[in-house]
Amino acid sequence: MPELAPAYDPSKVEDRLYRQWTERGDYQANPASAQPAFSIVIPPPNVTGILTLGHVLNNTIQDILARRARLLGQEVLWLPGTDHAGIATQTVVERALKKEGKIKHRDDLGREEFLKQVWQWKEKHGGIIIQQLKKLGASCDWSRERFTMDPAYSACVQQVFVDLHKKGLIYRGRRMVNWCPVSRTALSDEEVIMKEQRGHLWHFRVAVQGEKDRFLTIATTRPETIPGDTAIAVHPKDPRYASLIGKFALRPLPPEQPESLRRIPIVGDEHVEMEFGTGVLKVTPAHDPADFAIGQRHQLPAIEVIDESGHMNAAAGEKLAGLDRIKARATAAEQLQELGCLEKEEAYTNQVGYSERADVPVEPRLSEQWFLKYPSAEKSREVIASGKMRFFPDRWTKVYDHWMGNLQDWCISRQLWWGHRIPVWYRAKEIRCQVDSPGEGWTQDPDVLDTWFSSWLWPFATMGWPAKTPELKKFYPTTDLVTGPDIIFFWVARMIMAGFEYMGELPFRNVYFTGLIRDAKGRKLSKSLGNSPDPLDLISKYGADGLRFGLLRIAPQGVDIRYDEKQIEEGRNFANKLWNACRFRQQQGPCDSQADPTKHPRTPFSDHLLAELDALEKELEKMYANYEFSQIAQALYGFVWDEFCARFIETAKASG
RNA sequence: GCGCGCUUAGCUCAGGGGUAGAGCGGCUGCUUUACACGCAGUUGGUCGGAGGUUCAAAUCCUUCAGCGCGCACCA
Repeated sequence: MPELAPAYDPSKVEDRLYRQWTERGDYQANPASAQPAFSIVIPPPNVTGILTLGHVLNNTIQDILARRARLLGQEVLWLPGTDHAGIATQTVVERALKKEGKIKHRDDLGREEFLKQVWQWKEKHGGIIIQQLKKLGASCDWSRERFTMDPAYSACVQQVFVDLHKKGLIYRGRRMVNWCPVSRTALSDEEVIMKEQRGHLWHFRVAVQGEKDRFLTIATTRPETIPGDTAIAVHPKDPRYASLIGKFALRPLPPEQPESLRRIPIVGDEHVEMEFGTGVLKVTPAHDPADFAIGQRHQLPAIEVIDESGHMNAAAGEKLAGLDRIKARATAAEQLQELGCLEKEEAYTNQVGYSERADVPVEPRLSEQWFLKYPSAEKSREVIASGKMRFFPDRWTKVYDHWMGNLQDWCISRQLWWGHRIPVWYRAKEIRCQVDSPGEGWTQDPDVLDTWFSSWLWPFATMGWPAKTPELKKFYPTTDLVTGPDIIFFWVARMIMAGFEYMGELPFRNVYFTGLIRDAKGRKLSKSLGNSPDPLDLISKYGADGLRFGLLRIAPQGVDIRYDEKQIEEGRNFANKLWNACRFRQQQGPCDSQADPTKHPRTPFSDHLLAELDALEKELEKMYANYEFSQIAQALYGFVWDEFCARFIETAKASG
């Protein structure tokens, strides 16, 4: 055996060993094994994504769990795969095509041609993240890699839709939804991110009809929606205004409209806060969820004034028509000024919903969509509340419970092309919900399903469901799930419900939530900020072990992580320390691997070391049970560095 | 507004009733025959503020403040 180099060079070791392990089939799961099962399904990364430090953390933890289970003699399945990530992927491809000047909008290509482009993109970029996971050393069973758009997986998705429709849990309805004017699709409530927005509160006056010199002053942040107002609401018990309920007022915009069209009723509704603003609310049922509800309570008409691209339409009046809604806001305020009914304009900060992907304000919009009433919700809530399934850290149970206690129907249809097509067919007035076309003359619903409507089936759809496969029998329910708390509603909660509904059992026993990785200043890592280091660069600089160990050591349970490259350097140093401990041993002459350790001559030093090792093992076992990964890393670091190297080896040297 | 989390050495974080800890950094030495990705030393903190419980509080309770996050139909 050649003498080891003085410094550890991971590049000479990692690829070779990984190839050896995979070629030997070390990570292949055997459903026929008699060993107890241990299984994890990977949170599938976006198929066109690239590896981030978040993935590194997440997958390193899964790798630790999987490798430890193998050491304990369990039959391990770590099932990998990717997610088609509907809106994210479609947005990326659309943007790229626009940049190349090929299209202005996806309509320029048409559905079929556009999808061809997305598949091409997927072929080109689809394998990257899988290769990167291998580079990281992930011990997945690659022979079972899945993709949410695989034919078999797609069939599961469609079947589940048809089934839930049959059960009456999926229905179509014309409702107020979150609309993204850039992607031009409906979104679920979870895809809307509330952001603080600095804007204005405009106070304007409207005349009450039949009451001489009686005016109402209304405060609004959205004057551009005035043409869509169909009522004015006050609190029924408000002494200032209650007497006006039932009378009418004149909506100021659009001014060119005859008064008869601008006449809107004053209604009494308890939703109005007397203390806020002037205590008078304008009601725009077509463009605000709360106003929509008021509209329903008072049978108000809804006038749409904003179109699907976020521009004002003809109903908004000649001055506003065609303007972007944001521009129209200022213009509408000017109009009020010109009409002499603007009383004041004050700076105002409020919370506005933004589209997660396109990062623009969401437009509440009335449209026809498919909705799902969540199945198995009670059981799913109970399983966490009772502690039968556990979250680590435990505090997420409260967050989960709160969400589960306030479930809103899930808007699952998307006006996109990349995804699973809704299995509903139309012919004239007939509608049918089934997987295959009923035949001649039927056209399929053009919409696709929310990406999460496919990923919520992940734990069993990847194992061959609906067939009763040996994989499902052996490895379902899975043991652990490792994911970020940011997708607790998107994914975790929904998987639990789907698991109960279709497998009659929970999908996993424990969920470990990682922290979010931030930069040294505490900001989220993001491409646009340029503070997101490329893990592949770090691997070539410090080695995969250095990266993994360094990151793990600063990743305490449930707390956000402040990333610092220095820590990765320490990870590398630790790998080097181990290397050199071996190098030292090697230099002491040959080592008999068959030797009986109980017959080896002992010294006070070796006894001490063995006692420490014993204590370490007990400690580690406890820490594994509690998923305390950073403390595990810390304990190993301390033992190797201080006990083994600094004390044991040094005393060994001294005693010759 | 409601809820959750965080605040401990210059930095990143452990600890969770009984003498304040680690790594990094700083400083001082080391071409010591495993490792300078190293070794030997050393510096450094009224544990966010204020009250309380206790023989004893960084730790438990109350309260305040700052930061972060989640939820929420105050325009």
